[in-house]
Amino acid sequence: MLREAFVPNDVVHRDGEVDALSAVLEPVVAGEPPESALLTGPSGAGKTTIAKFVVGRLRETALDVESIHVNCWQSYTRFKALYRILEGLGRTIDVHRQSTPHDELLDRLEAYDGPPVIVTLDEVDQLEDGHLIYDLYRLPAFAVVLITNDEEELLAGLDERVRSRLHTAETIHFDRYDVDELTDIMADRDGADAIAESHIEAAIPEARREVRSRALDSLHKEQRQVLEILQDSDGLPPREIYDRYVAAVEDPRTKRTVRSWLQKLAQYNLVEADGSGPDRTYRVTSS
DNA sequence: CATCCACCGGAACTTAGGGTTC
DNA sequence: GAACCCTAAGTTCCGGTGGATG
Repeated sequence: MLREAFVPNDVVHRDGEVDALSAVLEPVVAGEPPESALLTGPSGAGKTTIAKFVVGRLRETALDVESIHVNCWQSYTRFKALYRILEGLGRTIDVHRQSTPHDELLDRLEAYDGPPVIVTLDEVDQLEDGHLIYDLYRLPAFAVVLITNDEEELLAGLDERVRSRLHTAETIHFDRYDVDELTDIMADRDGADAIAESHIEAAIPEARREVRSRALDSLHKEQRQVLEILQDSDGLPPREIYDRYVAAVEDPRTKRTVRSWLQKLAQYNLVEADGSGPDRTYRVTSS
């Protein structure tokens, strides 16, 4: 995944996607019912940049539009995401952290009577609870832009009502930039004549490390111990992992819990599982 | 082919904790 | 301060899966 900083301000080689998204959002400005868009494609393909670019451009031409960008990787519960939206609208003054019921937050959104709002849910597949999407769909003042790199997973996690609404949304697919395009972009951005391919490739490991350390920060002590157990060997079956974990700590959690941790580690790309059924093994992700 | 076993992961529940409301 | 609302993490229970074994 390329760092945010490597993504150009100017949007190169993405005319088709820009136009498609603009077409979906423009009716909102004219006071017509909002349509929604779903942006899909691998990370690093520029989905987030395009969304920000199009929304930003829209706000320049039509003054009376609000916009909110929610990173669902950070705001992964319904509550946190709702809170984030209200925050963006400046409506959180007396909403207190973590203790206000969902309904209260929703009431506030329903009561909103300002200019139309474009809500972008970035990395929406990270959302635990698809309800939020439904909530937003019901509210006429809000246009929704969903961004995901895993459409399958997103759809699987949603209930039928949301899914059918999603089918009517405009889907815009992004492909990964190829090296020529990236070289072009880098040249454009730095004003340099040519940027060697190796410069771009050199940026990738750094970006990976950053993502990795962000993931590590979110682990607690015992989860890190499980990771260490895996680091000390190459490939262990679950049974062995658990035994070593039990031996290593004072007051061990249950197997099921450790299984959840492994799942979490896998989700963060820190470990990988090989094989299936009884002879599955886990190991630390290489590189 | 039937059965067994370890593993997988969903669901419902418990517990602890932070906060509000009356 | 008691009753309440929420979240987060962990536990218990359990049906499903798939390779191994007889």
